[in-house]
Amino acid sequence: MSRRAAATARRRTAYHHGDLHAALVTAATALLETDGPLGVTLRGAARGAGVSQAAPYRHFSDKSALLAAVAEDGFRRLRHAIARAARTHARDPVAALRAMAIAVVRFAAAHPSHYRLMSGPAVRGRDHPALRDAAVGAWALLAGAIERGQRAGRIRPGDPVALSFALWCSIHGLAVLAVDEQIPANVLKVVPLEQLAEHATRCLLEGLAPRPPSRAARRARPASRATARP
Amino acid sequence: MSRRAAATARRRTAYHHGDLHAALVTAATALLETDGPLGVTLRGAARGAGVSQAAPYRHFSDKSALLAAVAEDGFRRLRHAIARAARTHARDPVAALRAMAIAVVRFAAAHPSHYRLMSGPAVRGRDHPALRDAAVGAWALLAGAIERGQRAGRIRPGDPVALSFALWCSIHGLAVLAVDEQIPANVLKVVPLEQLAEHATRCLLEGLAPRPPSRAARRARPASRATARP
DNA sequence: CGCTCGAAGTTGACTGTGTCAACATTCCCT
DNA sequence: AGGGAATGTTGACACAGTCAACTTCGAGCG
Repeated sequence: MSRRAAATARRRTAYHHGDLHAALVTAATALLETDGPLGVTLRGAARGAGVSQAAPYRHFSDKSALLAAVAEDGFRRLRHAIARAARTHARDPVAALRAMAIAVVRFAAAHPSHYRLMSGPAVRGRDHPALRDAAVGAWALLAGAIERGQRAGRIRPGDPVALSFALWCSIHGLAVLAVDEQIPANVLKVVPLEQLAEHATRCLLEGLAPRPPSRAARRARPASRATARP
Repeated sequence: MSRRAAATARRRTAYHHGDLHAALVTAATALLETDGPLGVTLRGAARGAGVSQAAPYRHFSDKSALLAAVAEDGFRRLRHAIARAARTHARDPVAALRAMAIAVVRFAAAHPSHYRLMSGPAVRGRDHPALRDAAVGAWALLAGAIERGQRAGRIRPGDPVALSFALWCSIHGLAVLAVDEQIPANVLKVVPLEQLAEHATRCLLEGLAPRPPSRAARRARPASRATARP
């Protein structure tokens, strides 16, 4: 399907489109950005690609397959944004993590519908393995940065996956709240979004910083399980 | 016929339902739990209430108005769950916060579709002020617990709203990831969900614990803005 | 006590959507 | 050159949200 599409992309007639697959993803993405998630429609994407209603079924088994492709594309872009942020602070792992968090939130704010689609019910990872791969590929960058921070002695020891997971929750939670317009006015009015990302990340990173257990920390967690074991 | 809402209805005949409003919310909730968010349909709810397709329009202006009512009900239940968790640790604010986080995640895991609806694109707070009130009412309990923790000297000083917001991001992020089945297998296989909630909360609470600034913290944030100002 | 009026419910219709089957056209390989 | 196989098209079906017009009920007024 797509192997041929790439090969014959240049060759198009009035009848055969040439690369409908990509054109549909583009059209659906445009619909998503302009009309929101509910505005994305198979027929609409077909119209946008100048093709008729049933044509998409030659390239996507389902509406959700199209949405999955759109979401996958979004994860690709998100990963690039995260990677770029990480590169700008190659020397300081903690600063890199902060920059990555801001990059995610910025991406979500810039493409709210897209981010919602990426993390929504429309596409389930189980049904679309490529989507899930794209998602974990994007978030795996966090674990890498955590690991670098540990080697530099800036982040406490422990399973990097578990530690990065806590950070992932924070960042994703903030992004989702922003995208769903659920951040209360008394918070957002005072502080811009990116600063919130910085704040949330800082709270967490200070929790992840290496240090002897304080009285409060020891009381919060009985000694035997005080290390970050999960 | 048999499922008459006994509470509000003083008068009920074969023609007039008695309390269609509540019956529709109940039916829609049932659809939501069994068939997922996409399975909720105005006609289906009407069928479930034993009433015909256009009847709901006498009680809800819109499909989204029905969904908002369902979501609002969910937030009411979520608030109760959080409050109950808080009460079981009235003495220890930090333990209370941990219990609240677990309660949220447990709620999300028990009613995934409902939680998704509550925090999704289907209902926008702007269009349904009652919904937004229910949401902030649920999450405001966090800020209260933070404040108690501060008075007890267990949590660093700072604007309770800002501090609880960081916690909110973490908890909501975890809940959303769980609901969307996006927690990678290598994380979930090793650690059950509730323990993840504990882990994420602990990471954050240790960041929020009061303590003299460590070297790492000072390096992460230049001195002038080291307080939790947002 | 009967009448009327508005609220609550019903029927029927319109548009738009996802999806499929049957048909048409074009590409590419032999 | 010719025959699949891939790609698009047309027409149709079921179902969704929504509205207009009609019907039925119950309560309040005389």
